[in-house]
Amino acid sequence: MAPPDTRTRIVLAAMDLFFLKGFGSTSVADILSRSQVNSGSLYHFFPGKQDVLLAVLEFYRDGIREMLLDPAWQGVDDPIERIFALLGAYRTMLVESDCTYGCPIGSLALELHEPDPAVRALLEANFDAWTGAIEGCLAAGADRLPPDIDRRALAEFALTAMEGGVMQARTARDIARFDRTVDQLRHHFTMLRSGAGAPFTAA
Amino acid sequence: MAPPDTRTRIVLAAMDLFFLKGFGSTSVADILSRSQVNSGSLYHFFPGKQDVLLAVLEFYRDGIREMLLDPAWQGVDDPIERIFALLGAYRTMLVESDCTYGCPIGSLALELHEPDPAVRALLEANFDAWTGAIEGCLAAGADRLPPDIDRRALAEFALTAMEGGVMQARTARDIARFDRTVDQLRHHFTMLRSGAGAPFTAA
DNA sequence: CTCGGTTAGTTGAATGATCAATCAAGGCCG
DNA sequence: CGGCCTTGATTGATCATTCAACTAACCGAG
Repeated sequence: MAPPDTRTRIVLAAMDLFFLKGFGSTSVADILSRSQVNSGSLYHFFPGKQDVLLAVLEFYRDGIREMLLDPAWQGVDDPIERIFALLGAYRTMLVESDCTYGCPIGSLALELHEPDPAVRALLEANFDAWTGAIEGCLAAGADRLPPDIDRRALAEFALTAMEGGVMQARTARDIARFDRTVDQLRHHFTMLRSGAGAPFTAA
Repeated sequence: MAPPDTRTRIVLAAMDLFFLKGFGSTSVADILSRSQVNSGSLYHFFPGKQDVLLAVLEFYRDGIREMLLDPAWQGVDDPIERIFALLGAYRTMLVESDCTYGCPIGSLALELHEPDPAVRALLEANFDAWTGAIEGCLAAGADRLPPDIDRRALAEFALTAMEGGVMQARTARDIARFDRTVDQLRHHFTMLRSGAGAPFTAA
């Protein structure tokens, strides 16, 4: 295994730092010392700090399967259970960090109030990759769900539940807030499956 | 009406700025120029920038009724509809800001990765005031919900839906993401009311 | 009423830290 | 030689915070 090249080292270091401390609280000097690179080299590959963020968001979007989905879905074949296995992966991250580290994309999305269009587009692309994966699960498990279900809306709702649950667990430093959110989402699925209420239609 | 005193001017200006641009992106100089106050005066009332944030969070928590609930609930008496009227207020804020301005507390909660304990406690207190209000609605409308419902968990789930919907709408610059989340939550309530699925119990 | 003193609040230039970004010089490898 | 990459001190901007001097209001003593 060849050692990673300079550009990759920068991206990996910056990913760790941006995800852990956020964009604004990470200085270029932080990235330099963690990646063992000099400032001149960084600015040789990237016009500026923001372009490092773009590279990190591209890297994460392209690696979502290997970095997030595959580990979370190891040994889980049922497509609906995979949705909750993915939420379980976020639960693990919360617990292992004392409810400090949640969803890095969500944190960045709310930290950057007026993001550059390119940054915003990549944040959206990361969310879309996530909901796309969930939508795939819903499609694979369609036989156990009402046929008229809006898969896109339900996948987005799973993202909503994850992000909202992470936010509350982090703020309260209490994993129970995340667990209660997931329980509610599970109940949502249970009720959907039993075909309760009118068939869902967008307003 | 007496003009607001210096301390209040600072808190009001800082609230606007923290809610609009975040804590990190707001400089003390920003607060000074918006409040028309000199740095010496600010530091006469507050030991530092973070203490201004504490004052803002206290002010907002104490004023949630006047600033948020009362306007949102004008003309809405049904307790369950009040929940969705509150979500409607966030929708209005999103639309009026081109999906830029969402929930200020949520933004701050995710921006501050390692908040001072006092700051974290006040963020939590703001969330608790919010969910407490929703819980009150659920209690007032208890006759139209299954009796064994976990009101706390359901109120937290409403917060989850709001925060997750705001996050996605902001990131995608598309109000439809918020609307779909609210639709899902409404459907959640519909299904609950019809008593579908096993009675909910926490895991 | 008035003088002296005390306190609360104000002023804004100065300070030092931190930060992103620059660049001239040099090394490596074809 | 020449293009690609690296070095790291330097720059200038921005930032939170400090401080010494100033004003205004009040209060009690004479």
